Amino acid sequence: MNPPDNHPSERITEAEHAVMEVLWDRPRQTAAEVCEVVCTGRDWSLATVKTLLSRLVQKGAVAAEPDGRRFLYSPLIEREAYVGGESRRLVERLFGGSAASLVAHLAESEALSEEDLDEIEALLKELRS
Amino acid sequence: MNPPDNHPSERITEAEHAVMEVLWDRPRQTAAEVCEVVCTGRDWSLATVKTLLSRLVQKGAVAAEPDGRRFLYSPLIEREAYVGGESRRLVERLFGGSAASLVAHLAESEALSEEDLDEIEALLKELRS
DNA sequence: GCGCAAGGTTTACAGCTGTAATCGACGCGA
DNA sequence: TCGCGTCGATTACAGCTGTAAACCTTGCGC
Repeated sequence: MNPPDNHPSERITEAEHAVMEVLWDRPRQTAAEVCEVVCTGRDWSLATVKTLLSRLVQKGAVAAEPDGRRFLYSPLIEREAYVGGESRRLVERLFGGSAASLVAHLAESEALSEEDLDEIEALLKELRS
Repeated sequence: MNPPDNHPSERITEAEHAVMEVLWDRPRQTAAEVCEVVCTGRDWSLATVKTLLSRLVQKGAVAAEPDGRRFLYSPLIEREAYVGGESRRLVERLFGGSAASLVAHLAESEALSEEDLDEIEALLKELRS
């Protein structure tokens, strides 16, 4: 009935997001594989990763495809959508919805390097085809 | 000893941020005044605003200047700093630290209107003095 | 066949957040 | 002077988050 649970439904938390990144990078990984990537540097245990994966499955952000007695996990929502959503939230909250204000702020606060500026300029030119 | 508790120390939450906006807009307001602004639309009670103000004072983000038997609240951290911090966090988390990537994303996802693009272009020109 | 390793599921639990209600002091008007 | 409204401070409490440990099942190696 519902188109594949389209609504990004529940918010993905920061910890969960770390897991998502691993799955976006390569889908169909086991919990252990995800842990290998995400647990190094960050000081997490496999148990933690399992919890996060479960929660993500629950909230419909990740699919668990049975593979023998374990699961292969894959993202169900696209990174684009997540990133877009988060960005929009920020722009909404801090810049009254004006993305240009964000850019202006980044520029003025020197968060943008010369190269960034070059890059953006090139981008603009391109967008204006 | 410490320069006026410079470190943005503790994170400001979303609810607290709403209060900060009111104080940034006009400092030296009473709890009731803040509530008047922030409680309309959002369905908060004065009690809630008081709690948020207390927490902000605790975490050094807001000053409470005694005025008779009440306080006038003023922001201690600048909006610039907060906005900058939040923006940086986002860019870090979602765009590997590249602000240009953010802009690229906004552009491609059509979050930027023609006028936005114009605005940004003008900005760039200006920055390049 | 049996025990261990590996998987997932359930339970745990402290700290943070949102959202208040309650409490105790105090000044003001009747 | 007495009570009431107003203030900040204290306490509350449920839901969310981060971070696991404990538990239960099952396939695999010996």
